[in-house]
Amino acid sequence: MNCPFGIKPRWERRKDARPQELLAAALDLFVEHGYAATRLEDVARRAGVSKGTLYLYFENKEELFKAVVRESIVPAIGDAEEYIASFEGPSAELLRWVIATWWERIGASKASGISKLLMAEASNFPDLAQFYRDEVISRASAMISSMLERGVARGEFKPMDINVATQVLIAPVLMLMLWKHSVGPCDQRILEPQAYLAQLTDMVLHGLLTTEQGGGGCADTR
Amino acid sequence: MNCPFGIKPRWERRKDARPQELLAAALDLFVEHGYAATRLEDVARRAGVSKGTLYLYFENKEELFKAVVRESIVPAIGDAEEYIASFEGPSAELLRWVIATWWERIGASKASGISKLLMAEASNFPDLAQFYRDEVISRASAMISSMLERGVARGEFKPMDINVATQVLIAPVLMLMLWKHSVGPCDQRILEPQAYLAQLTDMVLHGLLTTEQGGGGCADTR
Amino acid sequence: MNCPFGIKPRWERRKDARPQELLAAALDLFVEHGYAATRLEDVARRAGVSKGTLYLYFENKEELFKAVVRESIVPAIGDAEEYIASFEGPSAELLRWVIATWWERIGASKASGISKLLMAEASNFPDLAQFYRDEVISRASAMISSMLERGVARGEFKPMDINVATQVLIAPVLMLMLWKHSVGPCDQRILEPQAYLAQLTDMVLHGLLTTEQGGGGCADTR
Amino acid sequence: MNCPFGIKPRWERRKDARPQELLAAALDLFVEHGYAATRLEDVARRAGVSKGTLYLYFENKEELFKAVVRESIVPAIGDAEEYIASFEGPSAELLRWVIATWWERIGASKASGISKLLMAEASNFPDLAQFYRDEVISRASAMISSMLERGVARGEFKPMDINVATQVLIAPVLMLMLWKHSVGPCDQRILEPQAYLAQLTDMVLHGLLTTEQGGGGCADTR
DNA sequence: AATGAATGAGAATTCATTCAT
DNA sequence: AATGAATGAATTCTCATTCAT
Repeated sequence: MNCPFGIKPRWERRKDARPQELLAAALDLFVEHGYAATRLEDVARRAGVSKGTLYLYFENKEELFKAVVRESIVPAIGDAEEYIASFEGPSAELLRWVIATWWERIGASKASGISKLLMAEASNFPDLAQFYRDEVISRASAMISSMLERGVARGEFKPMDINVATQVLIAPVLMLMLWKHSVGPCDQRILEPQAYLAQLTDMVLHGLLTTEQGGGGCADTR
Repeated sequence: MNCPFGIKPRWERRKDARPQELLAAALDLFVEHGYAATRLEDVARRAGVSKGTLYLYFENKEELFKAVVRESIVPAIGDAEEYIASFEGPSAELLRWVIATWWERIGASKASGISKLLMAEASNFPDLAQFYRDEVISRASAMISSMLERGVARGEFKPMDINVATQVLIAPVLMLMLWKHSVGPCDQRILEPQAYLAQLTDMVLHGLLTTEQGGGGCADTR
Repeated sequence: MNCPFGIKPRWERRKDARPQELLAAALDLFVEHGYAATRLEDVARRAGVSKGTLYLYFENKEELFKAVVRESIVPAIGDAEEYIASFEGPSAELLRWVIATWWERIGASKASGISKLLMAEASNFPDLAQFYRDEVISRASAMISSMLERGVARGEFKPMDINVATQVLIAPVLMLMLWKHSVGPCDQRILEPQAYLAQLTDMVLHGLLTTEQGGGGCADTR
Repeated sequence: MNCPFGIKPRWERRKDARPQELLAAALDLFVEHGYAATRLEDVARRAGVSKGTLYLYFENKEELFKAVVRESIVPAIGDAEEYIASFEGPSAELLRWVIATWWERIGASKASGISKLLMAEASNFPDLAQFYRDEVISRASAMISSMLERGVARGEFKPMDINVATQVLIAPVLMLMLWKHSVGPCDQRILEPQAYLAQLTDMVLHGLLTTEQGGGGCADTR
């Protein structure tokens, strides 16, 4: 341990990695079993530490969960906000990017299980629901709205009720995440998320755009 | 009874009404909180009885839940099976009836919460999941399939892969139920189930029908 | 029911038999499962009545048990007391009768299970233990003692410490009852109660008698 | 620790001692009250810990009980097996040792209460009965049988039906344990276990031996 | 007399959280 | 920093007893 040659002893290597490992373990188990049914002991065990260690990094179960959300979902929103703020191209392209990237980072990953979990357990854990509304839903909505407003401001999108349009965009993505974690495991034959989202984007753009510059896919959904 | 001094008896004999009252209370709470988070004591209290009384009627939590499913969902499948077996009109009309009626009896009622609950907790309660697969999912699938086969046999529907088509029909209805109990409570603005289903039916029929006899916008669901 | 011809309607036939039926059912179940593990509901069911009816005849579980003891064991003691009081023959013969009859009426019957039960559960139910000591053990001991005293008084038995001799006589009978309900059910090969008791009586008599008038069996225990 | 103000810690770390303390407490209470009537909370309290702590060491009540049996009874069988296997002297001496040692280690200790308990409650807890048959009764029987077979093989004991002889040896020891925990507490005057067993051994040996080498009253049990 | 629905205290077990080491 | 032993509130289920009918 007092290694004079500056070689890091094995046990120290993990020092900073600990919280990450715990968050990863927690994400896995929360997604697999839900919030209430996930035992902190199992989280600790999966991360290879003891139950007590978990409490060194997270005040309690609720804070652990919040940390998981903050690590697995919130950054994607921040990145999207930045991308939108600095993007200079056509809004149609931006919208495509936002939706595709959202799916890649959240929908396709385990993080989407968090959304499903919250839908299932929100009523049992009002504090968690509140937190999720505050830090995820409203920020994500604001992000989408700002993107739409940009399109309208630049004359690329038709004038619209931004709030409603935001919901309309979010709904199918949410649904897809729900699907993936509820029916999906039983039956993968039906929905092809990527294709579904591409099609959705096209449909929306055909509706949103003032001219046909965003086009591409034929929006005959059937 | 007829006690002139208004003294309340410790309990009131309800006999035959009890099971129904208990099932109703259980349905409410299961839908509201999920399976694991529903306390039997609360179910009893909501039905106006004590913990012990519940056990007079249902062996344990699992059996109570099964009874709720058997009362709130299974009969609708049986009725649909009968309707299909005795129906003599065009298959397009039959399909409209099945979908519309399913929504009325299950989707629009609290019973739809049961489906959502199972999707959320199936992995934590394998026995319940098995039960639901056996008594609900397979029967409902068989019912839908038989309806499609009828249409094909009568030359009204195009030949098709019945299993896939069954899934395609079930999926949106399931999704709608999920939605209602997850996102719906937060935001009712977006999805109008009845309209959505009418549209879905029309779209499917345009795909299924060999000729255009199934009509277009005449979504007289009854 | 107001049968004018004096024919007893069927349901009334059992009127007086009820307590007996309940006691019989209780004896069976107490012996089979022990005191604590016997459910009053099962007793009632076995007697073909409802739980509530049981409480019409017996104040509570403890009183039911006492009644079982009073019906199945205590009378045998009374009868023996009477027999002893009125018996005029030789004390050796009396002793043989008492031991043989005790086995017939108690040891060989289910009632012996009550003794075993009490030995197992006495410490958990001090009131029951007290009751049993008062109404069974001391009376039976007194009965045996009086018989021995009679023999001594009539010069048939040697003078002795009556209390010790009483214990010495009771112990093997008790042991036999214990055996029957503990090891016996697993293995009937070894002990032949009747023969064992006959031998015991002979051995005791050879020790007790002032002369060899009581003899018979060779007391070589092997 | 070393707290100068004498404040007691909420609990004290005992680690390795805990299981033993819990087993000791459990043995006490099981013997005193029986299996069903022993409350785990009381076991914990007697060991000076809380309910939950018990579950750190034993999965449930049944496993706790099995552990008690495995600790308090099973090793004595193993030791006897070893002793028999390595013993080189006359079989009569071996038999004396086995019986005397059995009484010392099991019969005279609280462990004998476990046998009594099982006889009383076996029918209510079939799993426990099975376990006891498998891990205690059959092993002990085999041990006794092997000892008898050794005597026969070496020409020291007469040929015999080993199974019956095994039962004949076990029965009185069992009985003595039963006695100790049922009648014994009420009345210690009668049976003197050590003397009784010495006598038993002698009687058996007189029957078993081919010659008189096993001696008469020299009941030097060690 | 008879019923059986209803009660509620009590026992086993689980798990988030604390804290001495 | 890390551990893991210890805690105790909470939950499911049981059963002796009560009481309106």
